[in-house]
Amino acid sequence: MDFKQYIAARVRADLPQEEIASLLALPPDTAMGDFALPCFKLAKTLRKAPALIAQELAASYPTDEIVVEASAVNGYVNFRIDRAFWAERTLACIFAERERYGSSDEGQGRTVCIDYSSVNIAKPFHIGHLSTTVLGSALYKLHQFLGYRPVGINHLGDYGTQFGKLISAYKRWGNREEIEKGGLRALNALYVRFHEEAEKDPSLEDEARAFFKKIEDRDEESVALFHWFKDLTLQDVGRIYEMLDVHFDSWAGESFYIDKIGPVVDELREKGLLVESEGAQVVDLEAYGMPPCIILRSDGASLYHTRDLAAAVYRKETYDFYKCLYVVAYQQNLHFRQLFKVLELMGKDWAKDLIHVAYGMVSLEDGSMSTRKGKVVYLEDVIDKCVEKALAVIAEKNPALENKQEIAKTVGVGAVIFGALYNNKIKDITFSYDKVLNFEGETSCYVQYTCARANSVLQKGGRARATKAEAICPQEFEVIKQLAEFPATVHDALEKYEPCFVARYAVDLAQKYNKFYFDCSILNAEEKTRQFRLALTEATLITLKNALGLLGIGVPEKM
RNA sequence: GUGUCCGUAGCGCAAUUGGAUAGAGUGACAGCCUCCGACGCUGUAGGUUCCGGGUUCGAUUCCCGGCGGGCACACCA
Repeated sequence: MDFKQYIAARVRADLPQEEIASLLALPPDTAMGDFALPCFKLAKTLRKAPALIAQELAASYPTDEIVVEASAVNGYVNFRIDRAFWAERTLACIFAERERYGSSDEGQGRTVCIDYSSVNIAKPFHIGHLSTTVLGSALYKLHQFLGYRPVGINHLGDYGTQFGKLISAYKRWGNREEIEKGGLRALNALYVRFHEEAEKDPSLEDEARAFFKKIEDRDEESVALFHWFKDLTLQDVGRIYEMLDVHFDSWAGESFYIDKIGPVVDELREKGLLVESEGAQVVDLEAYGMPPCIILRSDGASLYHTRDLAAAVYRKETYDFYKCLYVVAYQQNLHFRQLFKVLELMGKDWAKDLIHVAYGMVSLEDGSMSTRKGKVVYLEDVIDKCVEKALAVIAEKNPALENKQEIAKTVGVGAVIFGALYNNKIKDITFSYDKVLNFEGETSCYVQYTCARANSVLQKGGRARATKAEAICPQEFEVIKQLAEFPATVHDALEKYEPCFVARYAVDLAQKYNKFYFDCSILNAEEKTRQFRLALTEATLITLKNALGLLGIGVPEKM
């Protein structure tokens, strides 16, 4: 229940409820109260000193069985909620909703397109792709949880000169068995070699362009090679997506939009937006403080912008989205500002519904990555090492455990996902094995361990439970308050496109539960208390599972 | 150079959108398994929130100016 609204409605009849509710904050210390009303803004309208207002409001507030106390301190009114009431409401809600606890129907079935991961064909999945993939996937799950209809789109990078380079390299130095055996990494080795050789012999670049032209002209051999490379890539990334629990509804990539570019270019021309500049066709954006947006190169070829324009129009026509998110690194801030502005100038009123969800970049400790130079850390290697580490820890601490391999996978993969989602998305990340392989402290492993501990308690304590308690101790109350906070956290995470809110929430809840666990005996408590504490334990487990689930992280029963 | 984002404890980060005494983690040091899972818990030390102005009852948060860094800036994506 919404205590802010409840309090605001009763503060004073002549003060607008909405304003009071928005002013209500949380006191820095629960000893002071559960909600606080700062009276400084009211001082202006009421023409009285804040401290005096606080005293009057506290004195006149009608306390009841829900809000049991209102006291004035330094210009704040602190309200205290009845703990047993709060606990009963919260636990009952969690047990009624279970794996749906925290969800809502606020999305009203509205469609939200989410463009994420968007891998390039023929390039192995490396840690640079991790953020967009897990961020996008978490946003997908969040939207689903809150009643939207998400459409996950993997906008494949399956068009461009790089495929000419690849074919050139394959025909010069590659062979079928080698690629079939070595997969994407072998293919990428050819790509790296191409760039090395092209440094010495620039004519290779022309050869590559010629091969790309052959693909466009539907040359049988070139197209067959292109499809083979594409299939290899999809197989390879498919394995990764499965491990990460990531899914897509559409794989329409750049090549899909080639025949949809013409109409968009025509429309730009008809609307008088296209001008010639240095031989290229551009939309002038100087009035908006941006460099021109190039639509057609001087040789007539389309560009990234052109394809994205066509894709945006297609998505609007196909899905009639309420919003369309682009989960792409902040490197491309200007690109999206230009893209959205051009659509706006075209008169698309839905341009305002396009959102660039920008996130920070990943680099290595010794500098940035480079696929061309082969200087990359492959995601599959990272996952393998994390799973290995998890397996080693289990072997050491819980050797009798069954299904070691499967549990190690859940823990190891969780560590990879969690590491990418724990901080604000705008932060840059310097990748290091030391960090991802550390399973202590604020990590998914910590949360999973807390779940395993809760599971163990529940197994020994039996299924009976009670949502009511006569007296609630501070440690129990901290857990209750945190549990009650989950739906609001999920809402905020979606509103700000910040899955890290959910990740941090899970750690906070686990910390509060562990504090409670150490200070309060559950199984040896007096019967009524014992039943209540078992309920608290189960509610915590349900909520932690829901939180990690939204991030794509599983929770083993034991570990 | 222009635009944009960022700067918080030794380190990597939080801070409920402007609220009361800036918080956890990690690393360091000191403790806790003959009590429900020690992948855990408790305690100590660690801060001029980059600097200088301004707005405000109140600024880590908003505005202006510096300093430092990331990114982008015409035919790559």
